[in-house]
Amino acid sequence: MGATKTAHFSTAQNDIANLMKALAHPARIAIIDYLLKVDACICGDIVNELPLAQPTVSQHLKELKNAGLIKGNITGNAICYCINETTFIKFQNYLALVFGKINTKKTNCC
Amino acid sequence: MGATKTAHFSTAQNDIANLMKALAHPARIAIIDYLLKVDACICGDIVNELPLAQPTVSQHLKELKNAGLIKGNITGNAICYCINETTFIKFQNYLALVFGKINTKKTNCC
DNA sequence: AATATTTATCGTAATATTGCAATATATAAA
DNA sequence: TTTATATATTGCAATATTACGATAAATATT
Repeated sequence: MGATKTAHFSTAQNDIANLMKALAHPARIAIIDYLLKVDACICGDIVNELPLAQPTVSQHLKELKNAGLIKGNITGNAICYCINETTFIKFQNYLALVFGKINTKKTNCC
Repeated sequence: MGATKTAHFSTAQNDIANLMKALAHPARIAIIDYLLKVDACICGDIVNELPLAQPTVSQHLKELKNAGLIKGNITGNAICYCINETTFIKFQNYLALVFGKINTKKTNCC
């Protein structure tokens, strides 16, 4: 065993869990933070910003890209990464549901 | 290797990554969904709701509890779990920052 | 007290993630 | 064309996660 029983949960539950998983590492949070801070495409200095080797950063970028959280464009011999707003908005919509329910919750037993 | 280089990132980055990690599994998303749906403490039927064995569910509940996302109270020979709103609000505050930046972003190069 | 019920913990196997050195790939610059 | 620069991929070792059977712990019921 050890593999997540993905098939037994709903598509929505798996989708959200996958987005959470993509962000479940401080390096990937740091990448998102940085991309938001510079508010523009950056081209390669992510490696310099992070305390990790280039292949490791490349791998984290790939995971964020696979999850649809960032986009990458080839510009010459560099690659330009930036935030993929569409996915973040989809994420925000789910979270709005969750937080909406939390804010209107009446019972508070524990 | 294989261990996350936690020490090289900020406390905020690690905190958020840990919350994401706690929710990075469909079973744990399903538990949160269920606790929100019933909008009350429930006492043991989470196991019946999930397609997983009791020890596995217990383990997922423990992770959510360790992350501070749920609370558990002993009531007789059962344990009453419910949402811990405080942590969700803290989580919401970080996400509000992120989504705020995304919504006010001007550049859109990719 | 003996038994049932509920949840947690232990032990362990299967799988996934993290990290990096070495190397590949691909464009830019000389 | 050769060399430099930037990013991706491969391969592998270390560690973490997931899942569950077996069992423990603790209260409820009889």
